[in-house]
Amino acid sequence: MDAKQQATKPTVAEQITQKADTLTASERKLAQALLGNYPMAGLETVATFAERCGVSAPTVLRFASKIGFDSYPDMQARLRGELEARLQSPLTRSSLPRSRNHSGHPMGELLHEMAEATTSNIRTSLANINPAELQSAIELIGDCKGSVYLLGGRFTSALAVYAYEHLRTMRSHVRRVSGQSAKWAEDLLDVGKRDVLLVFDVRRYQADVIAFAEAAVRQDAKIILFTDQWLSPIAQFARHVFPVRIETGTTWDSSAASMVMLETLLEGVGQHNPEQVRARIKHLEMLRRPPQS
Amino acid sequence: MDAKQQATKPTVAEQITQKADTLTASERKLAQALLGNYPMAGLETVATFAERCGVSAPTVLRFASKIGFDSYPDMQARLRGELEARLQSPLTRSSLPRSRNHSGHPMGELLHEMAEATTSNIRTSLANINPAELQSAIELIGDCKGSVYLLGGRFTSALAVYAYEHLRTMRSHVRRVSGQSAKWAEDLLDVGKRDVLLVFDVRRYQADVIAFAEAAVRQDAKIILFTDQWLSPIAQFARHVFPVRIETGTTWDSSAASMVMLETLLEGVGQHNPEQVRARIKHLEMLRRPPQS
DNA sequence: TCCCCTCTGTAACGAACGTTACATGATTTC
DNA sequence: GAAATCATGTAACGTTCGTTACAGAGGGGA
Repeated sequence: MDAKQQATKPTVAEQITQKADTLTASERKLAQALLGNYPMAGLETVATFAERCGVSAPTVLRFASKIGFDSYPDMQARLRGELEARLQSPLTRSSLPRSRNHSGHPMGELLHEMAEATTSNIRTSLANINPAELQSAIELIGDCKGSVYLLGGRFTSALAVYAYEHLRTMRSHVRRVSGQSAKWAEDLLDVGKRDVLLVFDVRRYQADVIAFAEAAVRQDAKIILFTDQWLSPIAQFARHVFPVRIETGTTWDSSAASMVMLETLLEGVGQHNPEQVRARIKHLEMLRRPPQS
Repeated sequence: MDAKQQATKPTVAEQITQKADTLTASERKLAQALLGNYPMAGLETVATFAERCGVSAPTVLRFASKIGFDSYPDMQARLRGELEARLQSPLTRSSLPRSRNHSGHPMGELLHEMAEATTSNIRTSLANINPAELQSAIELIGDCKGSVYLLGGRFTSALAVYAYEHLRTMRSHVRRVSGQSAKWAEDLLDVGKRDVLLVFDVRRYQADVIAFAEAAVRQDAKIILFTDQWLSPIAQFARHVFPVRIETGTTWDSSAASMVMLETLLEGVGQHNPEQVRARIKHLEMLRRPPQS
């Protein structure tokens, strides 16, 4: 029957043109309508799509089946996937005065592409963040009487480290969940309802990170989540979610937008009770000086 | 049948931001998710959308109703319409309508300022990087037969962590200099002329970091330095220097531009010998799979 | 600490959906 | 020109969807 190879996914359009000559008259009408208004036409209901093309519902079903799908929703899912991918690549837009030293040299192009992709990510991400949401998260951290826990995945743990160093200068009771995930249970022991967990989790969402977050919530901790636009499963039990764009069109995802979003949150926390932070920094510097000089 | 008037219809995104401050906590999660993955998230079923955000179906319905729609399919129709319009004008419009949710609200201004400051930093920084310099640094890491050492200061150690995790997937012999600086001497023991030190040091240049770098150079290691525009003292004995802008006009400096520059370097290293990297990643995944499944 | 109010999830309903079996109509073949 | 075959629509099925009523949970104010 069907060889489900996820490796090299042909687009729906390709599947249609491939089977084009085996299609009947009515099915060709459907094919033309779908390719003509691709892929939106295929995202409507069977009935709507059928009526628009002047055929019956079963014809649509047979069409979907013939071009290689198990069901109509199956085809829709694929179309949605393609659309999503297409929407997220408004990359390679030239607005920079393209500095001369970049012309010609392949590395110059890489620099340019990375700058464009990441700045685009940052702009889009922060423009879509709800200020009230940010405000709430800031207050949650700033007014938290318990501890603030930091946790990240493989690559995002760097962000947790970064957040840890900053938060430590602003308030006490900041803890980083680090090391082998098997040992995280020990950290979990102390987590309670007065605590906040700031967790970073982007795609290839890590099972151990999700498990920790879930356990923390069960112990009534509040979760602030930094994730990507597709939302980590942690979003389901997080109090505040900050989705940012991570794609750059290169091999790896970028944490730049997450970093900026984090820095914005940290700045907000600092501004929330400035005198406390200032006093703390002053105290810290006093403690540091004597032994050094 | 339907009168398609594109003229005065507010977008769904605008309707959300307009009612943003009347939304409840759960509804905000929905809003964040929808705006973060706009508009695909809203084209899913109520149940799917609800589950993804960790709320119940009725909450989704109330959300749709609150932002001004008669029904959920009603909202979907509008989203589809916007999407269709956007797809048919491929290059004319840039990504999203500038959300007005940032005006007025103090956090909105903060978000805007941070986005502007960091994107400006990134553009300026990367535009001033010499592609040839980048190329050389990439080759230095990519062709390095010895070890690559990673080191950062108080806040920049997060970047070292980030670089470590990435480089480890691309090559062997990657070491991070971490822990108490008093113990760094032990790492220094092994540093030799076949080794490369990738060091991060921005203002308030840390004495211990500088000392390590200096010692490494004395043992004939090559140094690649990420620093700010005023240059860490390490620049004096570094082979390659990448200065980036870090100012944002806020209390703390930003590492976003450094992060992007680092990601650019990492991407370059990956592209430098792609087959080796691919083989290594494949091997890594094979080693990881068995115990999990 | 208690109470009130808002927010939220559970459960049930009807409607619409995708799907299937079957009959009708069109087309081809001998 | 009759029979067989294919394409297509009709009608009914079970499922899933969007929707609503209601009860419980949670947070804020006195």
